[in-house]
Amino acid sequence: MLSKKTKYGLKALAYLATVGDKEPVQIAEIAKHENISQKFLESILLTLRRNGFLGSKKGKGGGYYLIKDPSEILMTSVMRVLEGPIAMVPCVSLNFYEKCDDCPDEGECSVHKLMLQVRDSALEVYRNNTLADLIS
Amino acid sequence: MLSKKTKYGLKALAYLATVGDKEPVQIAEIAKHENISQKFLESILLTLRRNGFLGSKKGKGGGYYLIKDPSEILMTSVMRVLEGPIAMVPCVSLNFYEKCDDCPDEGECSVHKLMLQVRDSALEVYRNNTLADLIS
DNA sequence: CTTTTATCCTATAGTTTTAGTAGATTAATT
DNA sequence: AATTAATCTACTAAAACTATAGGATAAAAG
Repeated sequence: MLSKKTKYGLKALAYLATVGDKEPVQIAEIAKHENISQKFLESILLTLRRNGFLGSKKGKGGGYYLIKDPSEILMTSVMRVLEGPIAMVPCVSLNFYEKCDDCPDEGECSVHKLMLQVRDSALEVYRNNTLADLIS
Repeated sequence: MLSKKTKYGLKALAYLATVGDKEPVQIAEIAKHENISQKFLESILLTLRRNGFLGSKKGKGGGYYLIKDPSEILMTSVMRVLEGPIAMVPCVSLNFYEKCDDCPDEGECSVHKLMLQVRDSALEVYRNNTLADLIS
């Protein structure tokens, strides 16, 4: 299941992309427009900022804004930051690889074989979608 | 993330498929061979039996066995029983559809648009893989 | 320089899901 | 009757998820 965090984060990014201008948008406005708990959204936007997707400005007239053009924001990177690994098991993860404790030989593992395909198909989707694609 | 339940269930099915004959295999043997907690595996095999994948026999010489040929066991059905919906959000689920509380219009939702593609790509993988494919 | 506005940041609490454990029961075989 | 192995219910510990609380910080307006 997609976490609420990721869902809300994506919606917030999409909202910022539709607003268009690089003018800061307040958390409260995003939260209200997308029906998200403001405090929860706050922490999500913070991680998006810390990971280079958003800029922010404090005080009156402040808020969050996209740093890059929506067409340059790939879903692979957004998903990795918000949701974590794209792979469903660590042993097929490109960026978060870990060996399974219980599995003596990955080459022989049926789960490995299946999840490799799932990872590749998901990757293809995320690589083919930028933020711009989602709002058009 | 793939749950341990699904992972172990898949491994157990794969093991039963490699053993081949329709002779019952004991939980203890599967658990040992696949490095799985026996009691946990017990409950997993039970749900696989209740959902028509396995047959069982009690007493000496008893155990679990595949009811169908591995080539007739689709990953779509296995995944739905063990892991639940294939879709990452209920609003794009074929078998477990639910409307989002917060989303006024699915057609306009960026998350919906993205997750539809992810679901379709995952479905294609699961539909193209039977248990037989995983052990070859 | 004070007030207001809005982000920043840490800690924590409540709920749900996951991953197992315990122990008694039932059915089949010897 | 004894043994073997699945069946079933209930329970628990740990982790993850979904927030919430409350103060600190920074920018702008007056």
